[in-house]
Amino acid sequence: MLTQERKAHLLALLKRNGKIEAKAVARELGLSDDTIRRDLRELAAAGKLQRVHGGALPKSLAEGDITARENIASASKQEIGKTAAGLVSPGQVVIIDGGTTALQLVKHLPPDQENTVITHSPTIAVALAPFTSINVIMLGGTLFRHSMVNVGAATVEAASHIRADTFFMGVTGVDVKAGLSTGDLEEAHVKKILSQRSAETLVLASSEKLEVASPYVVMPLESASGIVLESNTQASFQKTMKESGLEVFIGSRAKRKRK
Amino acid sequence: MLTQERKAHLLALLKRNGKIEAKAVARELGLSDDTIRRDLRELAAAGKLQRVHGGALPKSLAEGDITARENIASASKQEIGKTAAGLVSPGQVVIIDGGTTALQLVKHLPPDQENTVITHSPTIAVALAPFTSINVIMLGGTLFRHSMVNVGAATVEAASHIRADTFFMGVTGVDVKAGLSTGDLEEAHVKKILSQRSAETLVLASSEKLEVASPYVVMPLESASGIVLESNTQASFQKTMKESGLEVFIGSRAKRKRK
DNA sequence: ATATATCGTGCAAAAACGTGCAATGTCAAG
DNA sequence: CTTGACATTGCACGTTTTTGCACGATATAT
Repeated sequence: MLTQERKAHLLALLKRNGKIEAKAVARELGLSDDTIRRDLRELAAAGKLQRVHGGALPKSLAEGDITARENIASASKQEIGKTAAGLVSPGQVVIIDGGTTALQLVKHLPPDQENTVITHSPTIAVALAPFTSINVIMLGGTLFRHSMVNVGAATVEAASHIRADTFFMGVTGVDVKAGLSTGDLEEAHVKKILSQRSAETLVLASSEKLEVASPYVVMPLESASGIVLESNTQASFQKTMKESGLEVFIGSRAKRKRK
Repeated sequence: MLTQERKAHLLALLKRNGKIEAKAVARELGLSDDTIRRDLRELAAAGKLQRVHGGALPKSLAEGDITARENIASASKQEIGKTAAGLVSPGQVVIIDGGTTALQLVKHLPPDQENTVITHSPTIAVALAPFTSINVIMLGGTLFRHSMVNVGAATVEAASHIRADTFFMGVTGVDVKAGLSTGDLEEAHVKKILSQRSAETLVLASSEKLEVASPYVVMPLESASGIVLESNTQASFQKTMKESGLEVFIGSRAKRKRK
């Protein structure tokens, strides 16, 4: 077996199993542990994988998964949150969805601006606590842990009593054909209702949500008024959004031209 | 299994379940407790999690806030919370009030006990998130920041749809003549209603609340079923409570004799 | 106050590591 | 065909890491 061939085999194995155990591979290939360890050392030096005691792991995962991914994810979510926060005018009544992106929106709100915020997420409500000039109204219901939002009949009932200027909606899928979608049926219903209770609906969509469809459809794309995107979003996708009648907001200088 | 792989597994587990029980994981992976505890210690040193007796908890997140507050929380509130948590039987439907003492109750609930918890406090709801075997129902309303609870007509409306076994009520004043009282009128109303929706009402009262009257009366003392007190509460006060028909619970060995 | 669980530390065995070296194989210049 | 430079591989050796156990110390539960 050729050296290069063996290295390719190792990388393939790593991709498939998510890890490599040096000893096991050595036995499987009928080679000494030393040879495999040498290979792993070289692949690590070439930056193809991460060397660990006993074998190897993917370079970006494991450690990267926790630290890097979280930071990267939150970097883009922070940008979107900041942009969206800039779209909240003083005095407006806004509905804020649950989820990590919406949480970033809250953290970037101007500290002393007076607003009324309606939310069905206890996490968002807690995050709003320090903003003493904001009047917070919570919609009750059954807590859906995955997204930390209240759902169910009680939430729908409570929503029927309110009316807002803007709904900042988080979704897990934004696709021209499939529309706006999410991973839970109850959640999809609630999002739909909240959208109907608002004069306009703005979608918060980080890159990984774009051109993806989740199991449950909230509503067609055209039912939204606008969409907040990352600055590095492909121009073609932005164009598609505009063709669907959505206003596109990118970057903190995004200004509302409405009304 | 690789060491690093195992550490990644632990972090993933923590993220998913909100906690790690060292012994359980060790058994699950077929390793000694020592190994897991060593991993947890190292991850804690790296700032990836917070080490606690028996396992680990997330470091930052919303959970971190609660953890930090728990550490600050006075010993007396912890004691009362612990005692009260012991009064929650498996399968029961309980209402938990807002406030720091009630938060301690949540932190001391048995991790795997099945219950339904109703609350009008977003803080309590967030704290309940890691307890995956607990069904959480939130009552909406207007957020009253000082106590971090929802109040108002919407809360009352939502309360009319529920019924519970036990209501754990926090107050700021417990006095024989003045009854149970608190600092906000809306809050007093909501507490009264929640008490009416429960088969029994247990009052959580740290020492500084005793023989004190706050501006707004919730209900007379006799309307409560029992009261949870600190272990160093004066015997005379305990006697007074019993004479008012309240069951007195003190210390973690407090057992429910009811029914 | 007593009993049980969990903790941290020290220690020893086992596993994995890196390094140096010899054996083997390849290839091209002589 | 021979020879020497170079690469690859397995082995030996001493070092480092990991792991489980024993022990006394704490923390938690009854």
